Amino acid sequence: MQEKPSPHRGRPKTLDRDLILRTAMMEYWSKGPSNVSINDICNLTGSSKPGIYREFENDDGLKRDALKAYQTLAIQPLIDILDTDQPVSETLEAIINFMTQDRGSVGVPEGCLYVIMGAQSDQLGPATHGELCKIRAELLAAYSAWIERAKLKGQFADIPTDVAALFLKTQHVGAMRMQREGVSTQTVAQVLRLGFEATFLQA
Amino acid sequence: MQEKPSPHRGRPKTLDRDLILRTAMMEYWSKGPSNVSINDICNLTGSSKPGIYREFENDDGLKRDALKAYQTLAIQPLIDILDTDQPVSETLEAIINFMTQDRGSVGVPEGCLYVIMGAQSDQLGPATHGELCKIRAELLAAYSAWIERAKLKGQFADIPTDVAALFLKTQHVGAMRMQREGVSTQTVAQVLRLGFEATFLQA
DNA sequence: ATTTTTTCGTAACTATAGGTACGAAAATAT
DNA sequence: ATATTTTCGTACCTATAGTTACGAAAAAAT
Repeated sequence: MQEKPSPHRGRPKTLDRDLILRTAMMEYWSKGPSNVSINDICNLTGSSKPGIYREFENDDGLKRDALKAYQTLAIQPLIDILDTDQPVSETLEAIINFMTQDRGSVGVPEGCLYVIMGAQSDQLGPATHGELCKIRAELLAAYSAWIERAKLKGQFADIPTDVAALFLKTQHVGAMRMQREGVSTQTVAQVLRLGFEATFLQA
Repeated sequence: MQEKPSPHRGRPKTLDRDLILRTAMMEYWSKGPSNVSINDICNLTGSSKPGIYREFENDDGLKRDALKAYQTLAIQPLIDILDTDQPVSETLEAIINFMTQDRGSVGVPEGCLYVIMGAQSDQLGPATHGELCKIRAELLAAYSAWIERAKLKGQFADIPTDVAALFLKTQHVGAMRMQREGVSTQTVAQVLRLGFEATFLQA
């Protein structure tokens, strides 16, 4: 296993894959995937169109990889919170904090690219769609595992795990949607708390 | 006030406004607004493109009027349920039944056109966007009024009305989203019940 | 120096979207 | 019969999306 397989010969690569990916992710996130063209990405990154096609194959491939980058940036941290073994109430607080943190100060757009793409999946190619399914499964699995553990602690209501997982995901998606529509952070947090506490049994 | 202002002279109108509107609504509803072009509507209804533009001004106008038709068909009945004065538990059951009724037998698509358009509002024109805002306000007002009445009966948890209204709308939107993603009617109903009962105080 | 390899980017191509110019058609009014 | 009014629909226009052909450029290998 070489780090660089054999890229010695030939014209050196100038295309900045990472810049393109970050730019694409931020643009899709803030403007919606259908409002961002390959041309836009070219202009914003100074790369050429064939360059992008060589690197990502096509529009669908770029969107899929941008979504992968988003999963690493914003979905995995949420899963990590769910995987952390701590009191139920603390997990809920951590999730609410994570979802309602001030976006402006962190320099990221409102809402959630995964939620946005999920709501517009009828306009996405098969690769992006596949990645979307993968993330959905991961998220539901993380919720389910957390619910099962909370049940063992006797801190979760007597609800079928799959139903509860879908319920929690509904709250999550709803919060991201409201945030994008301009509902105040405070209010979003209140709505989230209302939903999460509905499944929570005080010790 | 004449019924027909003065349409006596001139070539008689053959354009079937109602057919176009129904067709457009069903197409937008089942395929998503961005996957239906004016050309599609022409082919499906046998009308000409200029005819549609004369009647609806532009794409945005057609979408707005299709959304209006949808509001009459599927949103107003929900508002009517909320406006009906009956025990809280019965209203909740009526809403769940309404949202999870079998679509196939009624001959309408899964999901909700209002929810779909709301999730893709970044691709809609100002007219459709305006109509969306109107419907959102109507729905929130209906939820709020219902919540206030339930509070007076002592059957609603001590939650700020605006927060509760947003919470209920989150459950509504979530149910429509899940339905569209293929989650079973039974499961959707369970998730909905879970959300609605979280705000409900047994007498 | 020349060949080989790899990447580069200009300049196209194709398809489809929204939108319209304009003359023909079909009715009433004179 | 002619003029007037209204609607009709073919055939076009423009913009932009995704996508690619192809020759030039820049490096290593000979």
